[in-house]
Amino acid sequence: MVENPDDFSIGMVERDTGIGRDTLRVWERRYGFPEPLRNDKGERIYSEKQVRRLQRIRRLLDQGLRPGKLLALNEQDLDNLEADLYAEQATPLNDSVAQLLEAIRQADIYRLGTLLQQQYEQQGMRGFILKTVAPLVKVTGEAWAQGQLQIFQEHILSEQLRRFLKTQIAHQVTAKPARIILATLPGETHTLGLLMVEAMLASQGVAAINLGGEVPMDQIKNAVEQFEAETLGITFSAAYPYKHIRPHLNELRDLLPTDVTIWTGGEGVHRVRKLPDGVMKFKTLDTMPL
Amino acid sequence: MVENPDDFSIGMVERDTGIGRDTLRVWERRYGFPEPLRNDKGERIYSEKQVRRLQRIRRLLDQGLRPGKLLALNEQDLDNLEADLYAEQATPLNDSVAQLLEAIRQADIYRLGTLLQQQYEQQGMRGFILKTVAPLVKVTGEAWAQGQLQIFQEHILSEQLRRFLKTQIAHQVTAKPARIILATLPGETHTLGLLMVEAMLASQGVAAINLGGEVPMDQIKNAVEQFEAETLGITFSAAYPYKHIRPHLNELRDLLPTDVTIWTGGEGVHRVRKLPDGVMKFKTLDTMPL
DNA sequence: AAAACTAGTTTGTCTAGGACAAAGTGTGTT
DNA sequence: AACACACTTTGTCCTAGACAAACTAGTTTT
Repeated sequence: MVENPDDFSIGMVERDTGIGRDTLRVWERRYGFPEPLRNDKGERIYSEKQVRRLQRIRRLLDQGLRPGKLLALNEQDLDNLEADLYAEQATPLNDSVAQLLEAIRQADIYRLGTLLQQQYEQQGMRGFILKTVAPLVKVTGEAWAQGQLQIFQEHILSEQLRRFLKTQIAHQVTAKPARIILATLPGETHTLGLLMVEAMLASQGVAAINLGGEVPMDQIKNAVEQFEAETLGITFSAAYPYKHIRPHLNELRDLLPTDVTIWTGGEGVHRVRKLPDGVMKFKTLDTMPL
Repeated sequence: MVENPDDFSIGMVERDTGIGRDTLRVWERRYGFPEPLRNDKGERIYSEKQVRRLQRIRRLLDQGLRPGKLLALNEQDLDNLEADLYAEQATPLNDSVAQLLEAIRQADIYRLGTLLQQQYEQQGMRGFILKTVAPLVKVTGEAWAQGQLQIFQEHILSEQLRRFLKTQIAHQVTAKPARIILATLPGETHTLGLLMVEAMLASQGVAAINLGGEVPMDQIKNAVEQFEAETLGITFSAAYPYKHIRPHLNELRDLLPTDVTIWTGGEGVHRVRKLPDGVMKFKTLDTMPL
């Protein structure tokens, strides 16, 4: 079926990199990269190497760098740039997080589970989330961005954390009915942040309604109405297109009644300067109003 | 920011319907629908009504119907067609499933949890999955396709089931190390199927590695290698683009060594006639080889 | 020194109509 | 039923130009 697994059509590149077709074509015109081969039909054929470089570029773009600068660079320059960038923002890791990271690297699921259990028993839910889960998620995100971790390894961590936290949440007894709704917007698949918030709340006896990832805005609106929610929590990971955050929050704020409080959190919102009126940002989980 | 919430650009329509820009333009040229207004820049402005109709069309396309036929129909014809189609394939529901569905309709999370717990205690894991979870997922999928259920209500069911099953899986003791990997392909976000398989296996004392949703093929390959997996399980929901299933399975089969067995399941694969050599299909969960 | 305004630049998304192969349909033959 | 054939339908890709929203840099005001 597929003649050469190294060959990518423009549509496949769009899927794999998240960069639109039109953008790929206009980059080629303006910056001379990527300049793919053509098949006999005249269609662009991207190599695996080009796709990998585009994925790197995409990650750097999401960090706030600009295309005009980035696309002029050669492979060597990119290496240096990445090295500088990651050295600068590297998170210092304590022993237990380092051990967990190592377990993920080796894809040792059993050890991963054991370590999580240990930390949880030592630290309790609040400490566990703040001192273990949040740093771990951050560190693995950085490791992935540097290509040190494969996507499937991140998937494995997600699944393990999900299983673990869901189980603990289910054991908590919540007194009041839920008036807090949690969700991410379409395009944001990273739902561990939601889970951390849910777990934090649960440990304080507060129930939340976790709608999960990629919930369209009109559906969020419907849910807020149906549950008569007081608060809506939205998270943005570092991978979420930085420029879209503010307009999306604007749209959401316009859609909902003013007496519904909107909370936002996650690595993504850190970089956003000014949020719409009536949208709260909390920088870290431990400053969360409870 | 957004001048009129009823207005959609072609890019937004692509996002909301999953129908590509080029396809939307070529449909307009060929079939005369959708024929959006234009702004002063000459750009297409779709109405909310058009978007809703496109979403319906998309659902019918995923059922195997063809564009040339579908796009010639007016709203009335579409209604009739949908009515016929859904009457034909309606799943009969027993009492407990009907009760659960009602709880979802009312978004009564507490009742939902209680009912699930009851069924689980009565039926055990295997019976619970086969007689309660699977029919419930199918029925809610149908109700959603007919517009009787909102997306956020489906999200709530997912989250509840996820919490419930994860908790139960965690309690099962698995003897052997995992040699089965579960995942869905990019574009398939419906991961309840994976969870059901994982739970079924766990109840038999077999551990599985659940990579979760939307795992790129190269990552699946890496995971199979790292874990020395014997078996790979991939699920396709009814919402997965029908025509892409076979080519994607072909690609996957080519990518993996022949001694790795590929299992597929889910509503989506039912409709596929012939699968590639070396790819197993199991129609229902209870015929799963254990 | 921080905030606000202005002019200039960068950047992604959208337009048109044509082209073509892969997938689907239907008919006749083994 | 299964296969081979011709015919039709359908999604994806092409080019080159246009423009507004977002960003940058320089200047002025608070």
